[in-house]
Amino acid sequence: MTLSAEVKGVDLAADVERMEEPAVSEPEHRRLGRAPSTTHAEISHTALRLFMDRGFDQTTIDDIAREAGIGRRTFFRYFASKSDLPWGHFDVLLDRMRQHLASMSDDLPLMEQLREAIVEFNRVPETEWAYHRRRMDLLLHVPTLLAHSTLRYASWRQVVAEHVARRLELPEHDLIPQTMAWTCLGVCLAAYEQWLADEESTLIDLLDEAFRLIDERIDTSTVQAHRSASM
Amino acid sequence: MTLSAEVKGVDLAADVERMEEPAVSEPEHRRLGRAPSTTHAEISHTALRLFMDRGFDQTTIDDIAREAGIGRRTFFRYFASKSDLPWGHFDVLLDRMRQHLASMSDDLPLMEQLREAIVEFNRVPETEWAYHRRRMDLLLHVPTLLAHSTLRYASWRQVVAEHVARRLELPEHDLIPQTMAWTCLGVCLAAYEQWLADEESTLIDLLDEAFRLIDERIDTSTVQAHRSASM
DNA sequence: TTCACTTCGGCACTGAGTGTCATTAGTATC
DNA sequence: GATACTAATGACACTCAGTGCCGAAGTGAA
Repeated sequence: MTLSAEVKGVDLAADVERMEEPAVSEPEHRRLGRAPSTTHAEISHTALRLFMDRGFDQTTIDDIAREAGIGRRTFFRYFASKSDLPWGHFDVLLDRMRQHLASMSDDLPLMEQLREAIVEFNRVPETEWAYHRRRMDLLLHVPTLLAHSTLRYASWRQVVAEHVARRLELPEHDLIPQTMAWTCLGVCLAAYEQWLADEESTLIDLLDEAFRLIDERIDTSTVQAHRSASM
Repeated sequence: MTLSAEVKGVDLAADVERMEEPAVSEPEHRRLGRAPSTTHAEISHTALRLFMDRGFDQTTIDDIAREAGIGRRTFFRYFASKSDLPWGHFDVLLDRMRQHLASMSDDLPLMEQLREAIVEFNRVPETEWAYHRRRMDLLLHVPTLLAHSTLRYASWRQVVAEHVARRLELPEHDLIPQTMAWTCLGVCLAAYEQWLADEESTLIDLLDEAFRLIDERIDTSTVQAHRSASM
């Protein structure tokens, strides 16, 4: 580990702490074997700082590994690809959203369930708003990352489609749940863009607003007829 | 050029002819310089045959270049990346869709315009149905291609959003046109999946059906109120 | 200390994609 | 036909992402 990397490591300590998953408390000591020399979050932060400074394409894995004070080979044990770096604990959040949806009373209209769950999914501590904004800017505007994100969005849509299918008693692969999931994703991404375009805006508010607007435009009454025809 | 490549070249002649853009008639003779030794379509067909035989990831650019009887470097003058291979003349089709939408009477309801334009966009000569099916199967089920497709879909959505914005007299970046474009994309992709899952089905019919179904569920009446509020 | 175990990181490799440049194969002009 | 001009080609060398392999380095327990 180079001197500069050690300095940077200290530099980032506070940020890294904030990003550790708060839900799962780590076992205090690993039973066996050599202790990990870094963390998911530390590498991620180092990398994103470089991305923001000099651009995604101008940053190599070697740069990141050097800056993080780890070997190149070690990098790939923490992240499967360069494009995975900005995603944080997406899987954890997604699981949380799935549980949130499942735990909701079905007395609520479907679109209200979705709105609330999706807004919660996108909630971020106020201390990280600035960071989150720059992170999302990368994800939405760097072509490589934009392309890669498709695969993550597929899991996200799956969660939405599953819930819609259950609520409407339709098969998961049916057109309605699938399209509804695409629409929700579209609403989110359109709201993200509006948020990124206006420094003063708040993501949560924009999302809530967007879903309320769309809600008015989607009428679920014809689903009944469709369901009996398609099953 | 190897012997086997020459044989394959003859083999593919018929297919290549079919895939040449029918709209733009080639100038009979190039004015100046060395004549191209191959075509976009020939490389694409060679590559797709390999992808279908042994898989996308198992096929290297070297394989494709060798099989097409061209140099590796030449390949990259015809295609910017391996992922661009299955896309055919997407830009041309997209332009055609843009023109189609622009040429439509605005007496038609918006969703009918979109349905017709999008269905036409997806029309393919019956002789190519089998080929088209395998091509779409690659595009939708190979992760690398799926990710890459995001960038193409962005242009496609742009065309839809532009039209919706014009029709509803909303800014292009507004939530409604953006979400509408995402929804249309979602409907298409959901219909593609249904089509691929059922050998007997017809893409055009499924798309038409899907858009008619969604149409019933989207009510544009509230747009008026939104427009005056957001402009 | 030794063992079992886990992480680390160096090395060599594959494959995508790019910059450079000499070569080749056409067309136009003399 | 010889020459000049032009455009496509393909060889070479290079960068960078990502992978397989394997020995070395830590760490807790016996």
